[in-house]
Amino acid sequence: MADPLISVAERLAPAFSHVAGRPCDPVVRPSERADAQANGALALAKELGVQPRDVAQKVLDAAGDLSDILASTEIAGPGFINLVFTDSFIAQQTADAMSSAQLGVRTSTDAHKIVVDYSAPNVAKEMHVGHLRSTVIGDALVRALSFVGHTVVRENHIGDWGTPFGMLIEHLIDLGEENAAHELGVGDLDGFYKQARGKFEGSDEFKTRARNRVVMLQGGDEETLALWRTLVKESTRYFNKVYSQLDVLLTDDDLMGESAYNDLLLPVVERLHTAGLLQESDGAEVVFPEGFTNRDNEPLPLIIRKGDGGYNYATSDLACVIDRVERIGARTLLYVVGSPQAQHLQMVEAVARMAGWLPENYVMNHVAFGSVLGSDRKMLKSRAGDTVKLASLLDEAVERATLAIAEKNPSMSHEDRAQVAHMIGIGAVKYSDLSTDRIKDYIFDWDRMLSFEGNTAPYLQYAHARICSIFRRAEIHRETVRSVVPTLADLKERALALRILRFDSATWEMIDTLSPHKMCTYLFDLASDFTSFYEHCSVLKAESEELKMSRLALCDATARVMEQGLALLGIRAPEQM
RNA sequence: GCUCACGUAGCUCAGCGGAUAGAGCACUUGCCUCCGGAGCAAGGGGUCGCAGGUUCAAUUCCUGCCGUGAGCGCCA
Repeated sequence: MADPLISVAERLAPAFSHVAGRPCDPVVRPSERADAQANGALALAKELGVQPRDVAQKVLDAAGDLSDILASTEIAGPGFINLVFTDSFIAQQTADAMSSAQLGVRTSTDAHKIVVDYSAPNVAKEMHVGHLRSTVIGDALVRALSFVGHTVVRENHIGDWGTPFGMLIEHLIDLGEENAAHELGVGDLDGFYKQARGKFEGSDEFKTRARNRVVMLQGGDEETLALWRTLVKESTRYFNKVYSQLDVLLTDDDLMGESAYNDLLLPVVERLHTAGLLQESDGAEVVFPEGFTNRDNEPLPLIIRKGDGGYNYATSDLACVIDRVERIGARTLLYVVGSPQAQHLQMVEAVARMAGWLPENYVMNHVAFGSVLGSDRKMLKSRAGDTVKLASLLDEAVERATLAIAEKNPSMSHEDRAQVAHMIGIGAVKYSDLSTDRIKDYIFDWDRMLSFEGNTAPYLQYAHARICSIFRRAEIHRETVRSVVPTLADLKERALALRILRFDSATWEMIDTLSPHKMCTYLFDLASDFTSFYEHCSVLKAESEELKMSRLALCDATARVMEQGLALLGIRAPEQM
């Protein structure tokens, strides 16, 4: 138990419930006028038909002695109860939190298996900024959910099947397998795809070959499958390079491409048919979930099998649901997918529930996100007007970070600089993506994200590096101060300790709302409180050895929380920069 | 046309039904006998898109309107 607000809420809850005559939430919130405030009395007063301040007083009377954790309780304004913790309570809680590997973060009381579907690039197509958000947000959620004890299954639903593969395989044959592998291997996926597309549109002969090839692919022709595997292998090798550069958790083990569900598509149709949900409409087999209409206000179908007998993505998404629930045993399914797909996913969920594949207490959640915009507030494009290649964007981030470090810290060795530049550059890109509410579009701005001022990754990383530097200079191992219970004589020390204890709630807010930006806001506040503390409280030049160790303990705690918080976002914290 | 999301300071964004709406950047002013100034302290700047409603209390919840973006049957 770390967050003191939760501790005090638990202590006040019985008193509130006693006064209310029913279970009653004290509604404890952070306060500008105290460490916290309990707002529960106002709502309760209305219910009981009494003055709010009287209710507050009754609650305090019923609460009994709280002096072990609270230095003062004051009824203020219309009926708020302002709460101030004792210094000793905060100090002891801080020491307790720091004695655990979880840094005081509560583990889940409902740990279960969660599938997170994210990234999902297409084979033989370039990864672009659109994949950035899914990959970065998904990865952060995976890390946070794992941290609190869930079993998280990463699923990278790559686009490795469908009609485009006819033309892609024929193009592969034209080029010769080795040449094609080389071209894909060096990462020119866009070129490859565009050439294939060009031939498909420009040549009837090629188009015919491509269509025949799709039939052979779907028919399981071994030679065709071998060529297809080459395409997939070279593409995923390229994806892995990008993932490695981006520093995300995804590996080949997480690949669950569309092709993996081929054998499950027919069962989807059969089970929907058996359930009596399948209908024929304009030659296609469809399900009409309730509440969805098209532009003519007619029922909107989810197409299970097309008029030509083929399947499309709705079918494979349903197969995914079945697979994730029945084979993997997941109870929560998260889809980190752009917001334009909201309706599609709602329909998939609706059909899955109608069919009974997704029990009521199972969660299927669309973790939607907005677009990446340029400074013109339109979808981010390269100078030439093309979509921006993710790989080149990441390279540019590292280049820019390298220049920045070379300027700010010229004495750093070249090897160190390369490593640190990677952490800073990639961290900056990830943080700028994660630090605003994911549902909104966000504006991509190199100068802002790489700035060492403001709410940016470099600023947070700097705060961390600075603390590491203090310990180097002090020639004291971080571990040696970890059993120290800090003294909190100065307001800045106290504020910092209280902030450290709120890491618990920050982590849980991020998880409960699936919103990494909550963690970003917290870490920025932590960094601000730290720099303020550091400015006002001498650490190495403290008046006494005891005070120095106490302040070093606060430094260590700050650095640990900062490093762990950034780690939950998938961002590294260098020891110097 | 219908549906969904967004609209908060000049700019980029926080804001969990609660007290005088907050940061950062930019701007103004202090602090370089300073443990990394990549900083700290302070100041100016807002009819929270508009109008209703619910509530003791609305930037927050509901409805309508306006603006912006997106989606709306055989692409994924």
